Amino acid sequence: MLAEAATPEVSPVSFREAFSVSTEEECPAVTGARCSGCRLRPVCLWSGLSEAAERELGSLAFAHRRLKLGQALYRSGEPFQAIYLVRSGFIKTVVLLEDGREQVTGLYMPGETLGMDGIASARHASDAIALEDGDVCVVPYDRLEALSREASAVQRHLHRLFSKEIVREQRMMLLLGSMRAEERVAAFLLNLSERFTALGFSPSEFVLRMTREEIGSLLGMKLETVSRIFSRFHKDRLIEIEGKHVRIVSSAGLRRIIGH
Amino acid sequence: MLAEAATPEVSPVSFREAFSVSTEEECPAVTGARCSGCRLRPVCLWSGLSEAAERELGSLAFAHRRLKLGQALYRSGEPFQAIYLVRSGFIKTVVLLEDGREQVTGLYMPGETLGMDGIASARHASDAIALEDGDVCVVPYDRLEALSREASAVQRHLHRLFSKEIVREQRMMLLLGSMRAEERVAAFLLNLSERFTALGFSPSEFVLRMTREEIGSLLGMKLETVSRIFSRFHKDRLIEIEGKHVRIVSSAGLRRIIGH
DNA sequence: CGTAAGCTTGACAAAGTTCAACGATTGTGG
DNA sequence: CCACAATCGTTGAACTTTGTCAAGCTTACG
Repeated sequence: MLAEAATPEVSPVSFREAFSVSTEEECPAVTGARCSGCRLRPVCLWSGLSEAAERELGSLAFAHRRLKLGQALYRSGEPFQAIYLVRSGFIKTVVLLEDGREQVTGLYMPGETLGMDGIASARHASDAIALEDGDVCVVPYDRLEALSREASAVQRHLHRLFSKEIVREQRMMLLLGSMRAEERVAAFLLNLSERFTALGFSPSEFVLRMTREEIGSLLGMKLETVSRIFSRFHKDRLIEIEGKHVRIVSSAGLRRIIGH
Repeated sequence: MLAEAATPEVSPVSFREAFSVSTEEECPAVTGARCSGCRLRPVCLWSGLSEAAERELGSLAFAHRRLKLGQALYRSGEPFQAIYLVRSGFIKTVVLLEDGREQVTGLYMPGETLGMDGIASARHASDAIALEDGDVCVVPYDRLEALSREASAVQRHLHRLFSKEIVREQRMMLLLGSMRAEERVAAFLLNLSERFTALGFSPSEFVLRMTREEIGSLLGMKLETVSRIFSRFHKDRLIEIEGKHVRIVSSAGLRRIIGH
C-alpha cells in the first residue's frame, strides 16, 4: 500500500526527479550557473535583489558542490569559508561531545541554508553530513559580506536567514526540553509535512531520509523509542509506516498528541 | 559559611556594585550616554570601530531601559524594533507552547546581547524577562542595519553576534538532547562559572539568579530534580549550596561527571 | 548469496516525574 | 514592626517514561 509513496500524490514529478542533481547544461560545475535559471530562485538568498543590482553583479553565479551519501560538507573545526544553500538531497548537522556522544542539531532540505555557525569563531562548530546524494550552492562568505554592504536587499535577507536559524533552534530547544517522546515524534512528522508541502510535495506522504538512530538523535531519544512510537502511531491509525516511507493518516490526531 | 558569597573573592567590588543601575551622571536616561565612557565597552557591539567611524557617528549614544524584577523587555508577538545589550541584571528568554508549558531558552548576563530572534518575522519569537532589577542598552535595528552597511567592523561584529547565538543554542540542544540530568546541572554550573569569570568575578562563588523551577526549565527537567541534584553534589563535596548562593568546591569533579 | 546494517519487539532496569508534606524565606499590609 | 500569606526549596515514596539488553527479522549491498 505504501509502495508508491516515493511518488507524491499532489506533485506530478517525484521528489528525486524534481530535486535530482542537475545536468551539466543547467549547472556547469565550477564556474557556477546563472541564478536566473535556478529552480530554487523563490527561496534563494538572491531573490529580492533588484534587476539593476543583479546586473551590476556579474558574479551572481556560484560554484556547486556535489555530495554523496555520508560525505561531509564541512566538519567541526574546519576553517569557515562559505555558507551553503541546499540544492538537492538532505543534509544533517551534528554536534559532538568529547566522549563520542552526538546530537543531530538540524535537518536541512532543498532551499534551506546552513553553515552560519562558523562565522563566530571562523571555524565550523558542527559537522554537516549528506543524508543522500545531492548538491549545494557554495556562497563564499567574504563575497556575501561585501555584497550585503552594497545591496540592502541582500543584507536584509541574510539577517533574516540568521534569525530564522535562531528561531528554529529555539523551537528545537522547546521540543527537547519540554515535550515527551511521543509529542516530539508527532511534532517532527508534522514539521516534515509542512516543509515537504512548501517544496510542492504531498503533505501526507513522504520518505524519511534518516535512520531511526538519526531521528532519535535529533529528537533526543533512543532508536528503540522512535521505533516503538512509530509502531504505536501506526496501531492507532495516525500514520502508516513501512521502513522510511511514511503516510500521515490523521494530522489532527498527531496535533492532538502534542496538545496532550 | 556561604554567607559572604555575595562578595566575590577575586573581585574588589561586589557584583551588585559593579553592575548596578547607573547613576544619572554616567547614563542620562533617554538621550543616551556616550559609548566611550561605558564600562561594557570591551564587550560592546561598537568596540572595534575606528575612531574616525566613531566620530562620524555622533549618534553613538543609545537609550537605556531599566527593568524591574519580573518585568518584560519584550514579549512574543510584539513588533521587533531593537536588539538589546544587557548592562546590569540578568535576563531570561522564554518560549511558550500553546498549552502553557514553557521553555527557558536563554540566560543573558551583562555584556550579552539578546532579541535577534525578532528579525526573521519582524516580531519577537520569545519573551524576555528580567530576573532582577537592571538595565539594557537599546540598539534600534534600523540604525544598526544602516551602520552595518557603512562600517564593516560593525557588520563583522553583528554577524559574529548572530553566529554566537546560533552556536550557543546548538550547545544547548546537545545538552538537552544527549546529557543526563546530573550532567546538565554540572554543565550549567561550569558554564556560569566561566561567564562570571569573564566578567571579572570569582569562578567558584556566585549567586544563581533563577529559581529551581527556572533552572529546571532551562535544563529540561523538573524543579525537584534540580533540587535533588544540587543536594547530591553538596553531599559529594562538589559544591556548597545554600539557596541561591553556590560555591564550586571541585570543578574537576563536575567536569568528571560530564565525562560520564 | 551472504553479510552487515537497519528495524521491531519483549523483558527488565534506571532515570526522572508526580504527589505530598513540611520547613525556610520573602514580602506585604495591618 | 510583626504576623500572615505566598513563594521557594527540600525530601520521601510511588509511579511513569524511557533506556538497556537481547533476540530475531528484513532489507540493502557488495
